[in-house]
Amino acid sequence: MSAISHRQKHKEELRRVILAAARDIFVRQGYESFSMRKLAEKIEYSPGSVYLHFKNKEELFECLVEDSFARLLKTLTDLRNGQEPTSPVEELKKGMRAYVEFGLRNPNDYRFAFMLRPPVKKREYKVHEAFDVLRFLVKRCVEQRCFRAVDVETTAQALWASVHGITSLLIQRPAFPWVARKELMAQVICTTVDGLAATPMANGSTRRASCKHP
Amino acid sequence: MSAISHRQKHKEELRRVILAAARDIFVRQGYESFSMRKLAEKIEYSPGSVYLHFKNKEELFECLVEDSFARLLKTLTDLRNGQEPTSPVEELKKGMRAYVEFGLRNPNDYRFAFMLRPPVKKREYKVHEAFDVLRFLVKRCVEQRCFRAVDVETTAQALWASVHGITSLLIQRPAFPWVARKELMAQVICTTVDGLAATPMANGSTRRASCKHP
DNA sequence: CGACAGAATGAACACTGTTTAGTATACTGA
DNA sequence: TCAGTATACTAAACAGTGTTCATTCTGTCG
Repeated sequence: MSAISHRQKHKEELRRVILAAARDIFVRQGYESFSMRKLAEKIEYSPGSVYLHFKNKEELFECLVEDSFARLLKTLTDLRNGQEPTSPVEELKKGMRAYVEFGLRNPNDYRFAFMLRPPVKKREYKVHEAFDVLRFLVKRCVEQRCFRAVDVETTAQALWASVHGITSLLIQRPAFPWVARKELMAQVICTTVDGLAATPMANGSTRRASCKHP
Repeated sequence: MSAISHRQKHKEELRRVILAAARDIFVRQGYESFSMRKLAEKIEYSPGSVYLHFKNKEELFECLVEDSFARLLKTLTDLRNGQEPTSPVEELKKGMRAYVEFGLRNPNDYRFAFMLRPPVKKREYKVHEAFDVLRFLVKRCVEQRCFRAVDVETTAQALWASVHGITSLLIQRPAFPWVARKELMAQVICTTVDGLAATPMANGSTRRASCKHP
């Protein structure tokens, strides 16, 4: 029995090697020039061997995407754990900023996970988990009366749309004459979030001041 | 000379036929299952013939994308021409709504033009023209003091991010448990736009009332 | 009509994802 | 230790892809 578990261990290890190699290829050379044969060559196996670990390219990709979401999720939860609590609104903004920065730091990951892959039926746990974080942050803002009584779900989805929009556009169209990223992020995040504030501020400057750290 | 012009006319016609067939294929069957050979078969020519009109698949796709943007642009300009003027803010919202609706009405178009195609160096006139419309709408809001003194370019880009975000997410992840599209669109558009208003309203209900037609 | 430019093709090349029959290897029980 | 078996692995094949090119076919002009 030790033998079979040893074998299984080797198999799991190889699976990890394949995933790592695949990620390396498509992060380094881009999604478009990835191929199962290149992958096989990289790990020094025959093309057919990959199919002993993954049903097909699609399934392999799904695993990679799931990993990407896990990374994003970790980024978000690490953020929430690793700092003293400030205001709910500030933490929401921080989360949104972390989201965009994650995408910009890992453009291939993000493009792959959010933009390229065609809709997949399989439920994607990690997507939901990542969204749960955002929902929680929004919910707290509403519960603590930092936001007016908006619908939590709708608002969370709308905020997701905003951060995804800026992230994907910046990644997809680097040639577009964007203004400075910092300003753009600030504008997107602060405008959307501040627009939800419970007590609209009297003048614009105060409002803008709340965005010192966009 | 009449002959050569007759030939040229035929050539142009054929080019249009190819583009139409290509669009039909990838709108009907989806981008993933498009192929030059299927295209050739559809127009009843040999695969090589397509290359007499387009350098390669890439160039053909660029033409299709350019067409898509032209359609979007037409949608936006038609909107602005075909109705009595209301307030600048309302027209901006209408433009944003039209943008999202265009994407949802033509998901394959939108996906193709905005999400799939990898960054291309060639300047994309139509993208810029479409964005010009949005910039104009924002500029007018600022100039007429409907908005506070935000930077026009930054704001226009931020608004683009929002509408693109909601459009692409709805298209890309139809399986996600979205709230009603109408509510979501309203939330995204109204929150972002109202957050830019020059005179923040005293209470939330008034604010929300301005979104009767999201 | 013949000459010629342009259009169109078929075959080929180098890829791709995937399957499978066959082989080598490692582990098992006796 | 050794035969038997289960597993890992590969080579080859299949069907499909984008693209090129020598060859043929065709419509136009002198």
